Amino acid sequence: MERTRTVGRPRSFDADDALDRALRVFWRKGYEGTSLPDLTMAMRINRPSMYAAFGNKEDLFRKVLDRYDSGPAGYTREALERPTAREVVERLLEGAVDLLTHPRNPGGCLMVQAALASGKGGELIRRELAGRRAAGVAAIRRRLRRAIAEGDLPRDADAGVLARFVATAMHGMAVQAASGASRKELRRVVAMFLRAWPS
Amino acid sequence: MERTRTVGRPRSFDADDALDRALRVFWRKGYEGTSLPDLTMAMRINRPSMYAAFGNKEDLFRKVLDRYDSGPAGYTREALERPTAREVVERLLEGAVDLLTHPRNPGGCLMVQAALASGKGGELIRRELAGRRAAGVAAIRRRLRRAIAEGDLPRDADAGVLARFVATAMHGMAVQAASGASRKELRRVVAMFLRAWPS
DNA sequence: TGTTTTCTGTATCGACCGGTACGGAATACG
DNA sequence: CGTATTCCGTACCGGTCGATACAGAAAACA
Repeated sequence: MERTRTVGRPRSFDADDALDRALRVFWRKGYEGTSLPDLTMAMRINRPSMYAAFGNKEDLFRKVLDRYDSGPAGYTREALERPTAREVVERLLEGAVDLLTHPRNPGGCLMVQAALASGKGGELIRRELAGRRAAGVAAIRRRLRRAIAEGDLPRDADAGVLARFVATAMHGMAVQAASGASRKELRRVVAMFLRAWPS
Repeated sequence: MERTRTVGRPRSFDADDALDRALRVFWRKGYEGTSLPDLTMAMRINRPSMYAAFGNKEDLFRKVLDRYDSGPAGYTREALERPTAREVVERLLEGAVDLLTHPRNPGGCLMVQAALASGKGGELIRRELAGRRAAGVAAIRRRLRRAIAEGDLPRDADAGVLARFVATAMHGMAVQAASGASRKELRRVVAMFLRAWPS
């Protein structure tokens, strides 16, 4: 999409690398909680370079969200491709536990950490995140509808309720992880959720 | 505790009323997302009056938290006094649904909305909220330990895991409510959670 | 080498943040 | 009435926010 520039002074940093560093900061401190100095220090570039390369703070955060989707949170895509609904849910929940508590991750979920509430400055981002969470619920719902059609879930199962149930479990665990719950604890909580699953 | 002042100009506003108004704002916009003008406008007092009556923004927020505990979130105390563990959990979850989705409430949970992540300004408040959430889990755990001792839950049940499970459900629903889930949807999600309950 | 183009770094912008100094207004005491 | 005490309201503080102007450095072209 973006034509490689050959003329002019080349940039002295790797944009993907800087984006990854920005991801870590936003993940840890949230959107509004991350200041420009926080970002430029972590990305190891100075302010005008960031603006030239990524637009502004909001644009940067959207790019970070995309990177989060295809990177750390990429397990959801793989989970939704499992053959049975039970396996889909298992992989979603277990993948969430892994993401939320992996030692080399900041802990918790970017989409939850970043912004539930906000002042006027973060209102747009708040909506963006709420929209993306809703899109996640919708993706699970579509997958469960297929499961019902395939006889993999009871014919009278409600895909909407089940999807909301899974999302509630995932987001609830995100909050627990932010409050210090361990991986072992969350795994046992996942096992409890699965007791309610109509497989 | 606080001796009634008789001498001097009397204050021209009701402190409890102002506190309630502050609660609504923090509940809607979070701690860092709420600015001093937001507060003073909602409370219908000006800045120095707020500082004189409540200390500072952080003190005010702690007073708001106490008011939230004894007001909107007071259902938890009542729920924990129910005779059986099943009823305790039912009341906790159903009370959460009611709190989270009641039309005259801002939607969602103050403790979740206010601060999961934060910059350096809100770090203290972030810890305060995480601590209060942990205290909530501990309260549920104590109640479930009693239920095990009373034979009301299986002898081999793990009060810690069960308490974490309930808290995860409640906080997960708080996130769903912030994302626009309806009361009807959440009620059906609660029913699913209860299917996993070893009553 | 000279020109053009792009990136880097400093220094700074106006806006808003939480918090407060200070003078006037309103009440209780004497 | 005079005085002491407390509250109200304006106007302001230093600090930080996100964002940028501008000049110099580093590369590709001619």
